[in-house]
Amino acid sequence: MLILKAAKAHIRAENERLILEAGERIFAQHGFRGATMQMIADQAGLPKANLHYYFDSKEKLYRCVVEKIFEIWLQAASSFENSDEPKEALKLYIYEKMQISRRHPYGSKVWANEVMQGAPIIQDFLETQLRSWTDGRIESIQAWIAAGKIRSVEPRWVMYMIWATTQHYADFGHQIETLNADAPLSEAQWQAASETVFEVIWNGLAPKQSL
Amino acid sequence: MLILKAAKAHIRAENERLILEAGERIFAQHGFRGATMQMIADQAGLPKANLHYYFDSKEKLYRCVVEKIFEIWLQAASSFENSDEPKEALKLYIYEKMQISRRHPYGSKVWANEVMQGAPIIQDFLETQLRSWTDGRIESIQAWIAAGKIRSVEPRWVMYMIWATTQHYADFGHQIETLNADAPLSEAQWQAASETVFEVIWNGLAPKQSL
DNA sequence: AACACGGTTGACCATCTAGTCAAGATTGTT
DNA sequence: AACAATCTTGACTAGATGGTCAACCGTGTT
Repeated sequence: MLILKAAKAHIRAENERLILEAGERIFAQHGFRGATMQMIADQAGLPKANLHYYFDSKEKLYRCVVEKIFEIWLQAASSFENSDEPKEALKLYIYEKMQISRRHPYGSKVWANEVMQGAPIIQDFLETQLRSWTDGRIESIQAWIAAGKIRSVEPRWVMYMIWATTQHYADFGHQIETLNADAPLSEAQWQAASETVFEVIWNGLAPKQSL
Repeated sequence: MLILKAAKAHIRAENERLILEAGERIFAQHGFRGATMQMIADQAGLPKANLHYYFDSKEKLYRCVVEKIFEIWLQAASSFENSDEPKEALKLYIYEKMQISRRHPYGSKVWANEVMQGAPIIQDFLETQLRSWTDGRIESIQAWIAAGKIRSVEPRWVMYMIWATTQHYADFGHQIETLNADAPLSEAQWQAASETVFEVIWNGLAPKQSL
């Protein structure tokens, strides 16, 4: 009976969550090819055959992981729109992206990996959603420039600066940790890093007289 | 005779160069596990067995590739010391790193990959050379702060900003290209991006009165 | 209790790949 | 020309890995 499907839906939901989480971790640490279904299975605490029951293939599982990550990325993007004032909008966005680097380091790495390899799986995302989102943000920045609220800069390079600086704390987290006497950044260090990133970028963009 | 070894040294040199170059490209595009010796062999235009003649194993070849990249990285680092004035030193360093991102995109990606996976192969480099180089640079920046030449900021976060923003143009080159209507950045765009990166960071760091 | 449906799993297979090897080709020297 | 050291390469092997499958388990419904 079809009622049964609903009755066991929570099992499916829970296992898919476990597998996606394990996948994110393993794909981040080993890349697509480096990750094996066995590793992901072990990480999830399930037998390998079970993974293939929920996700047809390694590639489909990978795609699901990447899509989930892109969702989070886009969500952060909305904080860009929460203010008309550039200082406030940039502050929200930068802090939000730093937060994501801290909370989802694996996701960020999977994304970086995918893009570095030429986005074989999610090229369509780049060409549709990312492109249109970026175009919108570029317009915002241009409006700020027109209104004299920030210096005249090519908006693209500013976007890339923000992405690069914030995501660096996830993607190169291991290097940062090594240079931090092998210790993870403390709460205070995360706070200070976020503030510095924002301050430098904001001071770099603010019109001269507004200082 | 041992003289023969020297006599044929140019063959060895040339083939090792071919293989290292091919390896850099393939490792960048596919990651360590994703790259196969066959791919690298094809890229180099040599039979696979020949690769094992010059490099014992895939891992040794990989290590050579990564070490070569680190050399280039360290070379750029020296431009940091070519001036006592922060504005000049930072400008040289940032332009140099942007140049590297443009000329050696594959190398940068291999490095990023390696670090993202926890630096399994070159952890010792991070702990020795990179750490000591960074400590030296941090002292320079602190001296600038003490002299009132730049704002008071934690030097680490500034270093990471520079690394992140410049390397982003190599590591995320595919994304940047996609957002550039699928076209590689033009000469003018590289110039503009370099200038913007430098200008924003410099204005972000410069003491208020110096504007 | 019997059933039906989704979920679980160990054993298995086809394929891919790093690495080996031994025979042969090149090359510089005498 | 004869040689020795180096370089070249097709064929092979052992092991790993994505994916399959058929038998089995658990649970809610009748």
